Amino acid sequence: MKRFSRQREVILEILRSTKLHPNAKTIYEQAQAVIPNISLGTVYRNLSELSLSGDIRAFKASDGSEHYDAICEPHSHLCCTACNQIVDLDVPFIGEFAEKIAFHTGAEIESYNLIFYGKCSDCCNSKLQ
Amino acid sequence: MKRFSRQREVILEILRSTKLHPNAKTIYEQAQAVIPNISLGTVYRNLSELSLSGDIRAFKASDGSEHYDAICEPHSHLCCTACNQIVDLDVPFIGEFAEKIAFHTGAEIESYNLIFYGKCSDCCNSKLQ
DNA sequence: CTAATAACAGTAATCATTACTATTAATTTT
DNA sequence: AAAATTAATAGTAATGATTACTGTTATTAG
Repeated sequence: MKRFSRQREVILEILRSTKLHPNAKTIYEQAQAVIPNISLGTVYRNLSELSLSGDIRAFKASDGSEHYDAICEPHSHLCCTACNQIVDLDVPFIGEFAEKIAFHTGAEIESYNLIFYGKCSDCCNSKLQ
Repeated sequence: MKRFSRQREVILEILRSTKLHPNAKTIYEQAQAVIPNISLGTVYRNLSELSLSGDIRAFKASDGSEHYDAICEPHSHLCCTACNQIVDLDVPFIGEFAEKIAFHTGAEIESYNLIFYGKCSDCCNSKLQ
């Protein structure tokens, strides 16, 4: 049976209180502030279990590492090439787009991974000044 | 000045003669059949140079490794969850889609990485029999 | 309270990729 | 064509993310 550990609770709380889509190493460092001797392996294990249970989402970012997000509603990500942050992109027509592709190609699409690279709206605006 | 080495020629030829989107390790093994003592580092270096010069395209697949494609025209990929192959998806409206997103979000999109997961048309058809 | 066993900490191993170094070979210059 | 220059190479070591292993801890059922 699944047990509820303090470690898992802390990891989930860290993810729920940020919009910065951290990776395992960053989550590990933040968790150490609460549980000083927490193990990196514990962070990885809990992140995969939480992904598996659907409590969080994972996606591979441009730095090559897996990043995590507690917001599970479908949306896309933009890796900003100026500030290097990963920001959420609200893409209301992505479902419709996937359907169109499935119809066009004859494939049966189960999921997709869409990441954009470019300048986020904040960096676009600050460049103008 | 850039020099034309046999190693680079072989690597490029391997990529141009397949539709299977191999990764560095697979390309390395195939290159060894032609140049037995070719170095894995040489394969990696040439693959990044060819990507940089625009002769090939790279994308990160579900197995965590970078895969390569000599077809540079914009198209998407489907990782088939049945046969595990990476197949090309002809997606004629993808540029239009990216523009729509840029307009909607206020971001300045430079590039994107879109990978679908599901069953390719071949596997969909064979399932019906 | 005690037994059973998830989950843990700590560490070693793996895998993809990059970095380093002395050597080789493609191109330029003489 | 031979010598000089230096990109590119082979081979190996190092890195970084992630997974596997092992003995210990702590959560939960009885």
